[in-house]
Amino acid sequence: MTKQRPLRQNPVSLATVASAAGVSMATVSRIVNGETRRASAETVERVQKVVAALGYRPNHIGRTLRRRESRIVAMLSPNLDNPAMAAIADSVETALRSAGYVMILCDTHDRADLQDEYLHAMRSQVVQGYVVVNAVRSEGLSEAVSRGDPVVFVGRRNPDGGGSFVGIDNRGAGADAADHLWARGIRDLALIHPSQGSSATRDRVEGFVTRLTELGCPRPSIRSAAAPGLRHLEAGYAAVRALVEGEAGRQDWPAGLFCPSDLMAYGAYRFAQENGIRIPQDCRFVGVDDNALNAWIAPWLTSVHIPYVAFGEKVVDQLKNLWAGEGPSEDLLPHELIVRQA
Amino acid sequence: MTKQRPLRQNPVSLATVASAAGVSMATVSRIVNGETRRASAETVERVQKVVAALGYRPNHIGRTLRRRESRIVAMLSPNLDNPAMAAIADSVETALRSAGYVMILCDTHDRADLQDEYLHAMRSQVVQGYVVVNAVRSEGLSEAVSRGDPVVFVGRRNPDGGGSFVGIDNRGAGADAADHLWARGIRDLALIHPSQGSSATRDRVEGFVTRLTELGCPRPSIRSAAAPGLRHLEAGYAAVRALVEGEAGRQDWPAGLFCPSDLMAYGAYRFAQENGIRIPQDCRFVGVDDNALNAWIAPWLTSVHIPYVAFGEKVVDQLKNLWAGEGPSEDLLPHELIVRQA
DNA sequence: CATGTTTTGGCAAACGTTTGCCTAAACCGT
DNA sequence: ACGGTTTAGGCAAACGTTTGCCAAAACATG
Repeated sequence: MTKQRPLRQNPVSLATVASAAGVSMATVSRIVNGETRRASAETVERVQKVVAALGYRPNHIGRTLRRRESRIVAMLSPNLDNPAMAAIADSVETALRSAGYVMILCDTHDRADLQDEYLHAMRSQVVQGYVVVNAVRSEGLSEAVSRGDPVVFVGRRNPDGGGSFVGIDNRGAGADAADHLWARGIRDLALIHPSQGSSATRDRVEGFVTRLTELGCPRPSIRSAAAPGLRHLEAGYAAVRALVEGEAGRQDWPAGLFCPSDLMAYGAYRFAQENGIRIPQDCRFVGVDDNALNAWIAPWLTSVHIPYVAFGEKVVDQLKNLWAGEGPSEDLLPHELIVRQA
Repeated sequence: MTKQRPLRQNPVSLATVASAAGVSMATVSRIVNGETRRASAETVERVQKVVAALGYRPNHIGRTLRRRESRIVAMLSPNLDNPAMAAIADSVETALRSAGYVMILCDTHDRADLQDEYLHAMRSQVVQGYVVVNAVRSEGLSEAVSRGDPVVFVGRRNPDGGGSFVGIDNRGAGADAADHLWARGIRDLALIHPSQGSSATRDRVEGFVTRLTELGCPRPSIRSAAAPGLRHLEAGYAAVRALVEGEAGRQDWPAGLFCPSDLMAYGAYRFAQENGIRIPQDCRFVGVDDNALNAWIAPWLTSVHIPYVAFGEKVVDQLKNLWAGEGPSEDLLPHELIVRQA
C-alpha cells in the first residue's frame, strides 16, 4: 500500500494567535473558552479580532489530550441495514449533536469480538460514553461497565444485568398483540421467532404467549428459524414455511400470526403471497417496530409502534445522568399498537 | 447542567510500561509499533510480556497529536432514515473498518450550515478524510476541497465540479427505465420528481425524458412536488395526486409512471391504492434504488438496482488514491433494472 | 503613605505519543 | 590493535491545549 501523507493541518494554532495578538497562549486559551473576566475588555476584543481574522479553531485533539475528555460518544449498533437500527442511530445522532456531541458509529455486526474491538478502540479515542444497541455479552463490555464507564443500553438490556437502559416494555408489546387478535375473535394463532433471539425478541414472544394463556386462548403454534446475523426477513420466510409445510407443522395457515419484528412479518408475507394467502383477509399479521414504510406500502401489517424518534433524547438524558455521577436508571417508552387496514 | 466528570482513563501509559520493563519509553513505543529490529530479541520479548500483563493500549489521542494523523474518516450524510443512505453508511463503514479506519457519522439533514459545521468540527478532530453523500454547495466544502483535503463525493457530484466521485450513471438509469416501459408497449407515460431535486434526481429524470424522445414516444406528463428535507414519500404522494387530480392535471392515470426514487414510488403507490388503481396491472411503476424490502413487500415495483453494498469498497479505494497523492477520479458502478412482477 | 485586595496576564508543567539524533558497545576485516 | 560499521537503546523535543500558580500593576481602604 502507498504511504499515507498526513493531512494538511490547520496552520493556525494558539501560538500563532498569541503572537499575532501580542499576548500569551494562556490568555488566548482563556478568552477562546469564554473566560472573559481574566482579561481586560480591550484585550478580549483584540484577541477575538485576531481569532476571527486568522480563522483560528481550537484543535480538539490537543484539547482532549490535556483535558482528558472529548466531545465524542460512541454508538455500537448491530447491522445498520435494519431500518429499526437506522432509526435509532438517526435519533441518537440528532440528540447528541444538539447536546454538543458528535457520534462515532460502529457496526458490530452483532459479533462479540467486533463489539470488544470497538470498545477498546473507542476507549483509546477517549470517548465520553458508549451507547450500545442490542448489546451482546462480551468480556470488554463487562469490563467497561464494571470500570464505571458511562454506557447506556438500548433495546436490549445489559446481558450482565444492571446499567442504564432505554427501550420499551417488550412483554407488554407482545401482550398488546395478543389482546388485539383476541379482541378480533381470532383463536387459531401462530407465532414465529428467530431461533437465536435477543432478550427483546424473547420478551415479546413471552408476553404474547402469557397473555394468550391468561385469556384462555388455545396455545398458539410456534415456529422458529435461524437468523444468521439479523436477517429477520429470511428467517420470517423460513419460519412460516416450516409452520405450514413442515412435517411437524400444522399443514394449514393460522388465522392470526404474531411476528416479533416487522422484518419477520415481511418475510412471512412473501411466503403468503407466493401461496395465494391474502393478508389480512385470510391471516391477520401483527408485527413489532412499526416501520416507517408500513403506512405506505404495507398497510396490511398491524404493528406495535416503537417511538424510536424519542430514543435519542432519552439516551442523552441517561448519559448526562451518568456523567453527573448518578446511578443508572431505566427508561421505558410507551408503545402503541397501530392498525391500518381493518 | 451538571458538571461533567472526566472519564476514567486507562492508567497504564507508555511510561508505566517503560518503567515496569526497565527500558525507555522510546523503546516501548518502537516495539509496540512493530519496529522490532531496533531492540534485541530478549528486550522485545520482555516488553511484549509487560504490555500484555499490564493490558497496555496506545492512546490514540496522544498518537494523533504527535503524528498529525488519526485513523478516522468522517462521513457526512443527509438524513439517515432514508434506506438508501443507511445502505451507503453501512457499506462505507464496513469497508473502512476492514481497512483499519473508524467512521464518524454526521447527519447533515441536507443543510449547508450543518454540513459546514461538521466539516469544521471534523477538521478539529484531525480526521483523515471526508466522505460526503449527496453534498450540498457550501463554503466550508469548497474550502476543504481547494485546501486539498481528501474528500470523496458519493451519489451527488461536487457542486463546484471536480473531485472524486462514487455513484452510478443516473442518466443511464433513467434511460433504462424508459426502455423498459417502451419495450412493454406502454406509451402513455408520466413522471414525478421532487421539485428541489438533487443533481442525481435531475439526471435520472433527464435521462428518462431524453430516451423517450429518442424513441419517438409522446412526451410524458410531468409533475413535481416539494420535498421538504428528503421526504420523498410525501412528495411522491402529493405529486401523483396533482398529476391525476390537479386542475392542470391529466384527470386520469397514466399507464406507466417513472419515479426517480423508490420512496417516491411508495408515496405514489399509496395514493393509487386509495383510489383503487391496481399496481402494476393498471399502471406500471418504475423506481430507482431497488430498496432491499422491494423483493419482500413491494414486488409490484420495478426498480433500477443500485449496488450500494459495493460503494464502500470504491469509496475506500478513492480515499487511498487521494492519500497517495494521486488526482481525483470517478467510479461509476453498474446499475440494473430489476423486474419482479411481470 | 501603608496595607490589603482585585485585576490582568504570563510561566511552565502537564496530557501520551513518536522520532531525529546521539552514544556506547559490539562486531568485523585487516 | 585499529578504524569502520552495525546494533541496541536512551534523550528530549515536539504535537496543541489547559490550568495551577505566581507576580506586577492597579485600585481601594485606613
